[in-house]
Amino acid sequence: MPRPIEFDRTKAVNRALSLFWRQGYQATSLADLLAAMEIGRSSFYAAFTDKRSLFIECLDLFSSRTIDLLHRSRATMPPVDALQDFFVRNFTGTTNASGHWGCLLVNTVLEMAGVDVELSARASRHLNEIQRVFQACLQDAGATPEQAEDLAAMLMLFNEGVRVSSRRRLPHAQHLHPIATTFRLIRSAIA
Amino acid sequence: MPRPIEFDRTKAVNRALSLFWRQGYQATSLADLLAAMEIGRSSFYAAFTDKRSLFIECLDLFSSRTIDLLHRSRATMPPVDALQDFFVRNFTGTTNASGHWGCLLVNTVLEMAGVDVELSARASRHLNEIQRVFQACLQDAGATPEQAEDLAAMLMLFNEGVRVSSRRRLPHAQHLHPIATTFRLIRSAIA
DNA sequence: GCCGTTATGAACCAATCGGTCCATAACGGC
DNA sequence: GCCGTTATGGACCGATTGGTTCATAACGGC
Repeated sequence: MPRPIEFDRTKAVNRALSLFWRQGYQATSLADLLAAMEIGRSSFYAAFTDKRSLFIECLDLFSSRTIDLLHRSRATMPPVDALQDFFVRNFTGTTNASGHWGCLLVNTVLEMAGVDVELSARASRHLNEIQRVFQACLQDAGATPEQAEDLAAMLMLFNEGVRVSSRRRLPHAQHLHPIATTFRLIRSAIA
Repeated sequence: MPRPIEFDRTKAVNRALSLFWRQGYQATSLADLLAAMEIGRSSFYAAFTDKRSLFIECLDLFSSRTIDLLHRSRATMPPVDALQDFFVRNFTGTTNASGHWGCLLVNTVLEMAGVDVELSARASRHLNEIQRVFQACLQDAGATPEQAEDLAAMLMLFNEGVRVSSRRRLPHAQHLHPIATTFRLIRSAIA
């Protein structure tokens, strides 16, 4: 009965990404993955080598998507608005269940920090790339390079906090209000 | 050969806490625990019921210790200094290896959010307790109750960020500078 | 010095983990 | 319509997982 159809690779990767995002790397078993991706073991190992390799692919995919999202926002609204939108979007999209999943990169940094240093470091590097986009936005908004670097670092710290907080199932206001406060401060700092 | 000596329970719990703190719940196997606690399987299950039960005990212990720490600082220095000290201490203690382990509560919220909701929620509740201490400190410092509540929420968001960031093995300055910036803002807000 | 209590080490357990292997069947080239 | 290629499902693998069972030996009460 082998070989009914060739499976859709990108669809499968997206399903895997969802699982890893929700449950983390360790808690996602091969059985979970195969069920969600709707493929068999052989196809899995033929196409993705490894559970770990697939995870890395998901990590990189997630990162590039996040950065694309930031770039697109930045092209359609004032730079600081784009940044604030990036923070708020996680909570306003009620239909988007991923609001409660935080950020795959932040999740991975924490989960793998004492377990698989390479994976943790890779996620950390992706966060650095995102921080550089923050910095570029702030410079667009008129901040000096040093100011932009400072504020971007602070914003990344805040970002990490928001992504943790978004997994705590607290009332939305408890997230949104501090975000508003923070961006009020940032706007006044670069004015 | 059984029964050489009765083991030191609190010492064993501390060893377990260290392991869970560094590696997380799932990555810490029973074998790891037994080796670190220097006890046998039977003693383990007789004294702690479960891996999960022991973890809960560690979670609660960590929380109460953290709160104690905050209370003691609060008794020996001005309230906002005590808060800032709480954030900085993680990075200045170079001898204390735990600086790179973040916060067990934050780690657990993230690791277990999509895996064991009870554990994640328990850690989250402990974070709420800590946030209330933040709030009390800020009120001590002269903030109005509403101001204190706002700033405490923002500070908890920042706290979560710092604990994530501390697991990324970045140069210390990259952590400390945003903390200093944030507390400058807080001080000016309640002045 | 005997004895019931109790904490221990070691053997054992089923279940699950990630990963490999192989016979099989659908496909494209001819 | 035959055939080599290739992707598939399912059986199989050793290792490790968290947890149980039980014989054994040290201890305190007497």
